Amino acid sequence: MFTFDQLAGFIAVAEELHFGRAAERLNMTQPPLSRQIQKLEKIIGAELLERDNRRVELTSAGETFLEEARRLMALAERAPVTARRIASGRSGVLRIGFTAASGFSILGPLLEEISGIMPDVDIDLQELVTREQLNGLLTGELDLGFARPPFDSETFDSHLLYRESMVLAVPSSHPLTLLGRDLTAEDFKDEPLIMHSPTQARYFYDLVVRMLPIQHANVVHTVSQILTMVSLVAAKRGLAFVPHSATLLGIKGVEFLPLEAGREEQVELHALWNRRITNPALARLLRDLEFAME
Amino acid sequence: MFTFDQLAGFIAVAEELHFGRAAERLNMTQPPLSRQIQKLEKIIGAELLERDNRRVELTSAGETFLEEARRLMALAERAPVTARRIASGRSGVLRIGFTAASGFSILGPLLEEISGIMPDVDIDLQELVTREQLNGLLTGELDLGFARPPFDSETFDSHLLYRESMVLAVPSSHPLTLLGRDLTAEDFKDEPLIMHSPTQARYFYDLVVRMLPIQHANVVHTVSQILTMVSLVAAKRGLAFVPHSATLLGIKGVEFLPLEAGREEQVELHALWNRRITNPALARLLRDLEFAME
DNA sequence: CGTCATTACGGAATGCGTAATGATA
DNA sequence: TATCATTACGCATTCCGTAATGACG
Repeated sequence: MFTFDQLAGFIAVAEELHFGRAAERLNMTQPPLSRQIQKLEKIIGAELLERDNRRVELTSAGETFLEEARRLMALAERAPVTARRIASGRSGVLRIGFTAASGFSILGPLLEEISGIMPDVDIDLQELVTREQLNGLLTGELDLGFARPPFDSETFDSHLLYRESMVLAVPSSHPLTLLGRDLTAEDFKDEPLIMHSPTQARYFYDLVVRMLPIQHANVVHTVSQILTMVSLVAAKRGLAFVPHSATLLGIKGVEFLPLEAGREEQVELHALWNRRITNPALARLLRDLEFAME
Repeated sequence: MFTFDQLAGFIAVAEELHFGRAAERLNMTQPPLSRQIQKLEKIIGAELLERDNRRVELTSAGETFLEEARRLMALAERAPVTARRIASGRSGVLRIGFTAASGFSILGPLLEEISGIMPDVDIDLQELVTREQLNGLLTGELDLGFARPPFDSETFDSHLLYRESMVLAVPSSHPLTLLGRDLTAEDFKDEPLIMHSPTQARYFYDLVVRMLPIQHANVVHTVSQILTMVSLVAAKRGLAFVPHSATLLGIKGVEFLPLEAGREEQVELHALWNRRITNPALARLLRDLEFAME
């Protein structure tokens, strides 16, 4: 195989059509340049330059090889630049997972901020429940997640984005909407309830159970996504405990009422990522957003 | 500047993710390979591989540099070949891609014409679906393609070779062959269908869907090549919509029946090429064949 | 005889392979 | 202790620069 020096030498001679000037341009003397070209021609297996001792000319093979050589050199010069850009986090891909609920609150502004900070980074978005996000972060399919506790703080690092209170989602026409005060467990002890799945949405489940005495006999559905819950409430299948940001989902026929117990027990949304950061774009983002990294 | 040896070394390690096996593949020992990579990384100015003493992994910079490295190697290997061909008097190579269907209609006469015009040019033929052809034309692996729309007219220039109607391929013994008139959708509404792949053969798929009301429940196979379709028809797996030139495939046990809707919706075959013409043989061919070039 | 490419020759640098080292599970 | 990447060292090769040669107007 030929070398890049040989290519550069050939390009210089092809452009100057003069070994002396070409050598000067390359900061070397004629003899090695001459040998480079000979060697290159031998490797190629064809004459690239026709030279009697008075003048130098390109052969037709040389003309087309010149184009290829230029393309090779251009590619070879560009490749390290892009590699460096990616290593420094200035370009590349960032794969971000988010929960449906977070999509309606924090995601928009945050994406805007990200694309302001790192305009050359492509962002790949996926809607995933917390557990899928943790999985993706573990396997490296995801760089960053917007999810809720619990998660293993040994493998994941995180940054608290916000806390919000839990509210009660009820159908618009429901009598409870007329109460005009914070609700207590007493107020809906006989109402059908749509609960979180204790396995798929453990965070919400545990929190609600801790917050209020739940009549499990009243539970008519067990689901894992906030959006599904609110849709079921709109369909008058029951009441549901949802984070305040669910009000942003914009589903008709549902109202959200404050809970007395919800003032203290708040749910958290975290940005989280694998401590083993492999994507420089992520490292840069965390630094620029000033998310804690200990 | 880095060397091709370093690139080859990096590619081998990136593919094996193991210095020992990579070195074996390159017929060398580990230590120089290790040094090559270190040196390459130093030249690039970025880490390409992350390695603790137990495993080797690509960094994100390494991943994209791997692609560039492969492209460089491919280009470097091809360049001398074309130069040699030109030098040996055969004034060049034309690499032509064609679809299986076009192979049985236009390809033969066209090749004859080409070799009449430019007997000194070697012709390199490859059967490829349209998408692969576009790809090849982009990377420069192909000079000319015979393919069907759609393609980006900013990067590609083209010349319409012919239009033809769509016909229905049916097994020879099929009752529909006795009808003796143009068929309508009604005639085969309960027949099993072999359809084009909506991704691999989008042009045909879209056209058929536009042309006829398709019962998607009747679709028993989804394939990307006309030849495969006709073979499946011969095997009595169903009926298929194919361009008229498929009659030239000469497959036994298949008949081709006219479609009423096919008289209007016609499929096109184009000769197309990258506007950035680098192969002089292609330029000459296009001029001599009087294909429009604006 | 002046110009310019090529060959001759000596020294420096590069890069391989073998052997030794270091780190990790 | 076994595995696997890295460093240490000696030797062959490569490639530069200077000097000499050759070819052509």
